[in-house]
Amino acid sequence: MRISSRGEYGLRALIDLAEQYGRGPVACADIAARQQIPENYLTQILIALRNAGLIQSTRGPQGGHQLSRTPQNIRLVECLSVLEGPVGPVITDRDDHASMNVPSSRALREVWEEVRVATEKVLDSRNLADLTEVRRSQNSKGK
Amino acid sequence: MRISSRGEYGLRALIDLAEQYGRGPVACADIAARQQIPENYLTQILIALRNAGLIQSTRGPQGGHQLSRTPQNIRLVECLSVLEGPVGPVITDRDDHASMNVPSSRALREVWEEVRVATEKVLDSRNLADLTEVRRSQNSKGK
DNA sequence: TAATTGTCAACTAGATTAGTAAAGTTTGCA
DNA sequence: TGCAAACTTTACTAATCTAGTTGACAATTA
Repeated sequence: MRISSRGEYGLRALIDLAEQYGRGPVACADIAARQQIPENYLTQILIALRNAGLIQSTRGPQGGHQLSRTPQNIRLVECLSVLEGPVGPVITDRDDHASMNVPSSRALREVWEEVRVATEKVLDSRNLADLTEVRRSQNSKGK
Repeated sequence: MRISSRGEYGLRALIDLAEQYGRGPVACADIAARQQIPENYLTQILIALRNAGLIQSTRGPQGGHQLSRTPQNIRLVECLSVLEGPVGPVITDRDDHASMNVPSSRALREVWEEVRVATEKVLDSRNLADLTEVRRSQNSKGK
């Protein structure tokens, strides 16, 4: 498995917005600077996040981006689905129909499905608030 | 996550060898025909499996490939590591040093690690024998 | 209207994927 | 010995994906 820079950058941006949550729109350039993301590239990632409804964007001076929901209500599994496509193993078989007749292929599908479920479980148990600096320093204090 | 055809083909080949286990070397062409894999492509995959020590190859007439260990002793996690590189999320960050200073990036690493552990657990609990037709039909009979 | 900010579409270099192809090596057998 | 079966190795390719960059445009506010 491999996390693309798009996934990593997108999540960092969302975490940034979670940390700024409630303070109005945050400019793309600000996020890019704080999170060390190429600004023009981040632009495109934010558009995807907006199209998926995870964030809302406002134009013009003092414009920017903000989370559509509270950080607690945005789970990582949803973010990653938007940024990298469906979570879990995806078989890229252009001859799907034919390989269904191969027994080993059917057996493998069950394994991929198990992996998918396990992965999804982890990503479904974490939300954006869990990853913010505030929340995390509270947790470490609690230890 | 995405399973490349190399991973899928390689595992199908290994399952095939598990089903033929104990009957001597199996020719690449035979595996390819049974498992619906492009023969020339499979050639390369088998070499990788041999270099990793999972199979043994013998040349000449009546030559072919066979598992180095019993199917029960070969876990999927090992096969997939050989075929697709390390299991679990891999961050492809060419600026690793810099991003370590970004708090969100550090937080994400912990999540990726959790996913890796969960994935590995599933793949470590399955071996090649579990995926053979014989074993599987026994299981379904058992229900 | 000018400045600020997001939106959209097009383009690119480089890497990866999924093969194909060709030449060479080893071995068993007649 | 010589042929054929089989694996080995290297090189090549087309198509796709990744990680951006660039530039024109739209909307908003002061």
